[in-house]
Amino acid sequence: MPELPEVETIKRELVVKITNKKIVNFKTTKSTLIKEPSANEFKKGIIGQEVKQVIRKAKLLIIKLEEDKFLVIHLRIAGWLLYGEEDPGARAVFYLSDGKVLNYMDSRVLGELRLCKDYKDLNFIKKLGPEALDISLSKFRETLVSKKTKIKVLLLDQTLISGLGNIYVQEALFLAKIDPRRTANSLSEKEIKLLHEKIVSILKEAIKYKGSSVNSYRDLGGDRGGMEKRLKVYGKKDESCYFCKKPLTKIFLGGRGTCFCSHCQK
DNA sequence: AATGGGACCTGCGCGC
DNA sequence: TGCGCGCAGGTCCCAT
Repeated sequence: MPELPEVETIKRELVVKITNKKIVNFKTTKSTLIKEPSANEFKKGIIGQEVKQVIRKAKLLIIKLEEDKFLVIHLRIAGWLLYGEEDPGARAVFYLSDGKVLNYMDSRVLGELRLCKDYKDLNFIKKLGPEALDISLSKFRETLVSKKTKIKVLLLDQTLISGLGNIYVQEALFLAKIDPRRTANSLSEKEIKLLHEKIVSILKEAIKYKGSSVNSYRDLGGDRGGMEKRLKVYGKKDESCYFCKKPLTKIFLGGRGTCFCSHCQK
């Protein structure tokens, strides 16, 4: 999905567009998107509520309503939000008090909508590890040091470090010149420090460029992100390496496609 | 503890 | 042109 930078982009735009607006109506064509409570209760629970705050936690969007109720949106792989007019392709539509609409778009319908009392009690959120954007070097080191898991797979584990997904993990490992197949505990102190730096810098860069629109992702206005043009390995099998110009390799790790340079990444 | 597979869904691009 | 297949930004669950 939308990884941390894409969700952060949406969050920043949502703050401007929907804060202090009221949800006046709601409909969905795919009620299975609503995970809790029931679809009916969900609708009843959000109608008439004013948006007090918009929060991002890892890859989740959290909309604080009145009475400390929270609308939690997990975009998963293909979800995105489109603000403005009602869109015929929307899986769900939030009608706002200013006459505008927030469309929930999701071609694969794998996303999740929830209404809950305190988002911090959600199981998935309780289990999240520190955010990739602000994990300290010492915590990062501690996370890697005793693990025999492949570094790429470890970085995707949201309970250890949250916010990274399959795009930015590959990019960070490439920039740090670390082979994604290495076990986490094989990294030297120097490599740990470099990887930590590259994770932070790639995420910041991606936020600056409003995320990567590799496939379905768009920002709130329906525009593509600018980051996909800056990606150096994701989806670039057989293209030439940014550093050494030799062709990039694709393998599968943890069931996910993984592109890297077998010459530069040691 | 770590790894692999399948499940959840739809849509796209590719090769034949 | 049409069709079948593999693959896709995430996460959970089960088996070994």
